[in-house]
Amino acid sequence: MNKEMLKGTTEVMVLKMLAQEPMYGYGLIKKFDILSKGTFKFKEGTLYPILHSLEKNKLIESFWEISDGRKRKYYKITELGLKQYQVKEKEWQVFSQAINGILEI
Amino acid sequence: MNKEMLKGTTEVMVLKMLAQEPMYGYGLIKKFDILSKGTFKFKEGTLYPILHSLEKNKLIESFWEISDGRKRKYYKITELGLKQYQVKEKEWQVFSQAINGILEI
DNA sequence: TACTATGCATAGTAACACGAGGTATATCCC
DNA sequence: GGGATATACCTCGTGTTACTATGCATAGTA
Repeated sequence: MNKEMLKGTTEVMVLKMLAQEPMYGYGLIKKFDILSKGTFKFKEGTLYPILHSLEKNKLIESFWEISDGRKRKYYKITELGLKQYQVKEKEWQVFSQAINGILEI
Repeated sequence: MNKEMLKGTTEVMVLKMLAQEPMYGYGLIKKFDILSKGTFKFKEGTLYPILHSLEKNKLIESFWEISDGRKRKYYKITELGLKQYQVKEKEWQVFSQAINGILEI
């Protein structure tokens, strides 16, 4: 996979996942792998900084929780995050349709 | 428009345009603007380096020509460029469908 | 003549994902 | 018990990419 294509789309996908249910970082990595059928292999060096950035911007919130006998840092989306998600999702639609418009002349 | 989403998709779009017909840089910028209905505003600082890079990698070839009383540097796609285009186009399809799969759960 | 659009080019900058490295704990098998 | 593996968190430095800003030149227009 051309990793450069990912740029700018990671945030919207993370927000989407957290809009479904609270999740922790490592779990997100595994889930992305499964949902994308291996197309995306999010690396920890990619995902964790994004989560910290989203939290800093109040789009998500974190809380520690013990589940399955393990300490995990869960993130949940905020109201602001939900709004931002809708904006970003629309951006993706406009963007991808514009590309398809050019590639399918 | 989130400029980051562009990353990795510019090359395939340039190759597609040049697969249609030989074009010169400035003309490509105008054509992208029209075809994408303003979604893409390719800047000269973006496009010219890409054209030079593609030429260096033998994916396109350049030739100077005078048309409309102006000296223009035209680029045409090579056989190698056509093959590369098909690879990149497939990559885009896989990529965008994977994103859509996640965003449309 | 001054301004705008056309047409080429590049040096420096910012944003982003990644590779590589670190720490710690739970589970499984020998 | 001990070692390997998977889980789970984190960060620093690097490379890639598109953009900003700038420069140069010419044709058309007011």
